[in-house]
Amino acid sequence: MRASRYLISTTREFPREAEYISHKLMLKAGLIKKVAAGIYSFFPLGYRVLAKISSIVREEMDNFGAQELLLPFMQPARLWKKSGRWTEYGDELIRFQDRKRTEFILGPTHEEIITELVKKEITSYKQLPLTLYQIQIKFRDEQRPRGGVIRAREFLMKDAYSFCQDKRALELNYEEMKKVYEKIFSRCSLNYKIVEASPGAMGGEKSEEFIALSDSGEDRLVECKKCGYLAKMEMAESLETEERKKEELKEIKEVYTPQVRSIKELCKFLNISPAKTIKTILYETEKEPVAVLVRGDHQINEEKIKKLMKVTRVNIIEENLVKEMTGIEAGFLGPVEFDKFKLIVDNAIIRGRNFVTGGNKKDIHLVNVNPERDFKPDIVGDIRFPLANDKCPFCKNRIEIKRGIELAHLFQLGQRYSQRLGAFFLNKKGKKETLEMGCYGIGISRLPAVIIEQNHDKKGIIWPKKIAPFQVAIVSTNQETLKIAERVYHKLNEAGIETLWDDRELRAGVKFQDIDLIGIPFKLIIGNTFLKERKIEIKERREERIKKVSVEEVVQKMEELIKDAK
RNA sequence: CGGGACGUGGCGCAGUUUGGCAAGCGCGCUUGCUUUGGGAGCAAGAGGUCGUGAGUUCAAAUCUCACCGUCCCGACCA
Repeated sequence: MRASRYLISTTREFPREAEYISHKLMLKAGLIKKVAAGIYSFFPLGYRVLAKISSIVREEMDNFGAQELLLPFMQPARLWKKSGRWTEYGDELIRFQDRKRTEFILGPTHEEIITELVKKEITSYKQLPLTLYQIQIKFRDEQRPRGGVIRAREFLMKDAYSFCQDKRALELNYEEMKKVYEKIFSRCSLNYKIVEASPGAMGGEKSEEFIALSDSGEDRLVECKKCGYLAKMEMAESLETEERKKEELKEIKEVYTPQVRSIKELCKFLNISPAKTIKTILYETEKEPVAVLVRGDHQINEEKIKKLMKVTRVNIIEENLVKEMTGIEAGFLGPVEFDKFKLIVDNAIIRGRNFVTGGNKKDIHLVNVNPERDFKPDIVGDIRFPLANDKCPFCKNRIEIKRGIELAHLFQLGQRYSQRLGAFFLNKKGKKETLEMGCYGIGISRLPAVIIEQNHDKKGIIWPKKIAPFQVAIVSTNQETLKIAERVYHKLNEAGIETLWDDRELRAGVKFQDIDLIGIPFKLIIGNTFLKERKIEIKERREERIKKVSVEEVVQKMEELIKDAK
C-alpha cells in the first residue's frame, strides 16, 4: 500500500477525551474515531487490525469444528419476552419500534435467536453436538461507556453457542473450547489469566473469564502472589484468618453524637479507625427484610448475602424509608436490642471486640459493643468484599487488589434458554429431552486496546507481528532512492509481505514518527546508507536493532525476520 | 443514577472572573521559495452559526434560564 493513497489520520497531540494509554494511542494513531459516546468508526488501519484478530479467531473456531453463521442484529421483542429477558435485562437493552409499531431490540447477545434457530433445525441426538458461532456487532446501552473500545456501547463480538445432549457432553465441549481460547489469545500475544466468574444475568451454572491484568481494567481482582490464588472481586472469598481478638471486654456505654451519621463522621468525632466500628445496613429480600452488619471499613457484597440466605433478590432499603420501617433514623442504627429484623453478621465482626455502633436513638452511639454478649447474630458468614492486605484465604499471605480487562467469557448455560424457548430433541430411546447449552464470547473490538495496553512504549504502539496492520514500512529519505524504494515495495508485495510504502511528501522524521506510532514491526530505510554502501537498513520496532541488506537479499531477509519476530 | 469537569476552525488551547474595536495562538491544511536520517524555516492563503434555544442589554464567546453533547470518579454491568 502506498501511504500517499492510504487514509492515515495520525495527530501530533493526544486527544483530550482519552484517559487510558490504549485509548490515547488508538486515537492518536488514527485507528478509530468517536462518533458518539461508546460508538466508534474503525479507520482502515484499525480495521486491518480487527480483521487480523477476527481471522485468528475464525481459524481456531473452524479448526475446532464450530460453524460460522450470521444472525440478525435487530431482533423481535417477542423472543426476548419469551425468554424472560425483556424484563430481566434492564435498560442496557435498547428497544424501539418499526413503522408497523412492532417492538424490536438491537442484540446485546444472541441466545434467543440462536436457540430459536436450533429449535427448528435440531430434532435428533444424531445431530449433536453442534457448535455455531458468529462475529457480529452487539449493542448494549451502557450507563457509562469508557476507555474507548474497552467498554463501548456498540462493539464487535465473537459469540459461539454449543448444543449438547447431556451435561457431560456440555462439560466436555466447554473444556475443549477453553483450550481453543488459550490458543487464540496466545496467538494474539496476550497475557491473560483464567478466573471463576459469576454467571450473572446470563444465567447458567459454571462460568469462567479470560482476563488481561491491566491498570486500565474495570474488573477488580484479588491476587495472592504466594499461592497464586486469583479471583474476581465479587467472587473472592474472605475467609477470616485473623485470630479472635484477645482484648478485654469493656463495659458498654452510650455516647452523645449529635448529627454524626456516617462512618467517616463517626470516626472523626470519636477519633477512632473505621475498623473499630460496625455499620448496620437494612436490606430487603423476597423472604424478609434483614439487618446486615459489617465492619465500618468493609464493603457488603450483596451476591454473598444472596448465597448465604438462599434468596435471589437483595435490595438496600433507602435511607428515607429506614425511619418509616424501624422508627430509628438512618445513621444511628445498631444491633444492640434491635429485634425488628434478623441480624446477618460478617465473620470479621465475630473476631473483633469493643466496637462502636449506632444506639438506635437519634444522636446516640454505643461504644464497647461486643458480639454474643451484647447482641446475638442470626446468621454469620462471609458477606463482604476483601480489602487489599487482607490475608489470603488459602495461604495467609497478604493479598493484592488488581485490575483487569475481560477478554472472553465462557458459560455453561445448561437448559435455561432451551427450556424457556422450547428447544428439545429426541434421544436414542425416542424420548424428548432438553438441549444443554454453552455460550462462549470474545470481545473482538476490545482486543486491539488490550493488546496495546500490553504492547506500547513512549513512541506508540508496538504490534505483535500477527496483529500488525502491515508487517513492513518503507521510507526512502532521498530523491535518488525513491526508485529503489518502489522496486523494493513491489518485490515485497509480490512475496506476499504486507508493506506500507511511505511515499508521502513529508520529511523523513515525520514518517519515522508516524510509523513508530502506528506500530509497524519493521522499517526499511533506503537513503544515505544506500547511496554510500548500496545497503538497505532494517529497523525493528520492538528492539531498534539495525541490520543492513542488499536489494537482492531484502525479500528473503524480511521473510526470515517476520518468521522469527514476536 | 450520584459527584466532578468540560463544549471556541480538523487537533490542542487562550479569551469568559470585570460584556465593548475585526474572535486569537500553536499544530495540521493550500501555494511558493529554501531545507531534507527522527514531528524544518520564511512568506502568502483557506478554514469559525464560539454546543443549541430563549432571555437580559445600545452591545453577548463572556451575564441568566432551559436543553443537548462529551469526559472522569463512584454505583451498576454478559
